[in-house]
Amino acid sequence: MTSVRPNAGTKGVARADREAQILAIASRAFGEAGFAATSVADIAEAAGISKPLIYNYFGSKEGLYAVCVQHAAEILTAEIERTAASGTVGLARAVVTLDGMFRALAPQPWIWHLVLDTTAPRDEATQEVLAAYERRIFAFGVEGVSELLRLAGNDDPTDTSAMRAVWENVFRTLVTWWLDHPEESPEEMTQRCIRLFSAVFGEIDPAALAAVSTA
Amino acid sequence: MTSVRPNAGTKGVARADREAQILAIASRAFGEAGFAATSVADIAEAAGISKPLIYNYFGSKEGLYAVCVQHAAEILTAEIERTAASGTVGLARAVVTLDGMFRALAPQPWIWHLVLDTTAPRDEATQEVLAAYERRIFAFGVEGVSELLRLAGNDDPTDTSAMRAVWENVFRTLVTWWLDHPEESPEEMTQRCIRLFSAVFGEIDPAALAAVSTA
DNA sequence: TTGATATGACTCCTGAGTAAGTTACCATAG
DNA sequence: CTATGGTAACTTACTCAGGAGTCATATCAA
Repeated sequence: MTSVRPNAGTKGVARADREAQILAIASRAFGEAGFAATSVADIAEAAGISKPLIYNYFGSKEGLYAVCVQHAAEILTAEIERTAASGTVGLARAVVTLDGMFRALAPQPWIWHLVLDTTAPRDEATQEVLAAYERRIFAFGVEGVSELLRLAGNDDPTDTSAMRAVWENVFRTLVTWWLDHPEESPEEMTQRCIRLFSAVFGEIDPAALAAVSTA
Repeated sequence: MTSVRPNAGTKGVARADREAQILAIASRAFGEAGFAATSVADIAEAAGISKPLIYNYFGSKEGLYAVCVQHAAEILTAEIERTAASGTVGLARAVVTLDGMFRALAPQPWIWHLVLDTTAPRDEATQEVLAAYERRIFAFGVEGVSELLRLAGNDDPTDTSAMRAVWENVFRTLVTWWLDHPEESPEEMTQRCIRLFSAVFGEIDPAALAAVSTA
């Protein structure tokens, strides 16, 4: 007799491969449109599979999202660790870190918004992963901000907290601005950041910028 | 016979009053939970009325939201115009503007997120209202940023664009940080901003800060 | 009686999640 | 070399909940 369900059955794709494929497609969809605006059916269609397979492998929409966020945080954290190993300090470290982010994000810019999106549901584990990522990426910021205020004779801890929030958002803004200008290469954007920081804080020691990529 | 629909009929509330009430309640709900997470039924219940009345008066959920956003933008823009009239310039103008925002937001902090939320649908008219608000609130930022870069010998227009994005987010971050610390009065927060700006840009002329509220 | 204010009880759609079954592959028994 | 059965990969066709929006009707004041 003829096939009643012609598309059923294995397509010869191993679970690990399929999971990786779904993860990549879902990350892009979630990152570009946001959690709420992305349906599981959309992702399934983009991957060329059916919805239940996603539920089989990831349990729920939220579970899939959590894996995407954790994966993105791992990529970005690994990049941070790499740049931190260069031992740069002070303002130059901010530049080196930004440079690393630009280069890590270039092939998959959408993961940036995954880590940033605040409207998405967050289970406890995801929350902790993200908190660790933020601690790591802004570790140097904490010291830099404290020192800046101390130099100005200010050691109020609440002032430091507010200033740190400002600094973190400057960092985020520079990355987001860059993502909004896709014609700009990571190298160009890094040079731009150097010019902007210099305009506010004065010249940066060129020797300290040795770890930065050049065009 | 007994009443089939005991709650129907007028409650003696004129349309204009009811609209104002719905607007206030919806603004708070949308601002605190976001557009997507707020249902029309929620708003109706909070207002003590039924859903169809909201549809009668505002046409749709999106229509209601648009009115909320426009109302919020009007309040904030009016505050900007008021502070702008003081004629302050430079960094002191930033402080004066922030001070005005803190005071305008104190009685209804939630409207801040209404203006900020990017996940909500925006018809053309709303878009234009918001754009006008942003132009107005950041007008002084454009000049300040250009001047800062020019002083550093930089007149690249793209650098100026990026720097303006950074500045606008510094402004937003300071307001948002304050909203996250509700125990802090507007006056205290303004003084904090003065300290933070001073630490980065040097002392601000006290005479220029005459328009600022004091504790 | 008319029109403004108001509501209960719907319809309809979207999107998460599931039940139950289908196909392909592979190991092992005969 | 073929049967048999177990398991992994995969799908169709649902259920179900929640929320936007509507219809017909009810009350009240002038």
